[in-house]
Amino acid sequence: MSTSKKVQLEHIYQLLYLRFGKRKWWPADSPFEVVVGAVLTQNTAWINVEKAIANLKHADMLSPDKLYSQPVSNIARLIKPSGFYNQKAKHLKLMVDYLVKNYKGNTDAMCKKETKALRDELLSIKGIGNETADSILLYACNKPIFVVDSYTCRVLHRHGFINDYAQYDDIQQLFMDNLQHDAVMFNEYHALIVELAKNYCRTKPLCEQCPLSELPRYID
DNA sequence: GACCAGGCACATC
DNA sequence: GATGTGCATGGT
Repeated sequence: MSTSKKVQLEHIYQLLYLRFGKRKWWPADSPFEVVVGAVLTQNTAWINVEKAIANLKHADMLSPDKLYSQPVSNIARLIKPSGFYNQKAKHLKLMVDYLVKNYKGNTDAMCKKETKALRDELLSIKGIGNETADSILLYACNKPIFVVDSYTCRVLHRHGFINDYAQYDDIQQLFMDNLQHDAVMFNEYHALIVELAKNYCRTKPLCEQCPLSELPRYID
């Protein structure tokens, strides 16, 4: 059973890598920019996150110290294109407060913390949920943790790899239990699934041409 | 004009 | 513990 999952998950990765190649994620100039992007991208198209980040850069606000000293209202104004801006401005501020107070605003210092402990810390911040925390761990800190998102659920479910009741932790365990804990590979794998879903999981006709459709299926 | 986008917190049952 | 709802802009 576990061999089967391992083989299939490795097979999918090879297939997607051959089809789409390196995805060059996360598109950011610094770990802190990843942190900001991870909050802003919540239920939001990346194109709109880019606009919000561009606004922050243009205002010279894309640093922990600068954001720390700003009122929430100013941050909200700048990140408006990413949607949910009042909520996200508060959450971003809480994240920055945490970073400044615990690590002097230094993401490298934050990333030195042991993975599980850091994950728990991040999850205790209001506005940081599973996916956001794991995105920060993987894409800002290069820690080997698998990021699950709605695309991952959609793709796995549509192809019969998970059942209706699979939760975030179940899906994350599926990957973590059956693959090498390799940050570079986890980075690529998640990005490849997103690319696959964007290309093949939006409509039914597209879905039928999905590169995964020929794979054997199983349901837990 | 409806629907979705690289979620999360909170209320309610 | 599961499900529903608010948050909000911008592209298709």
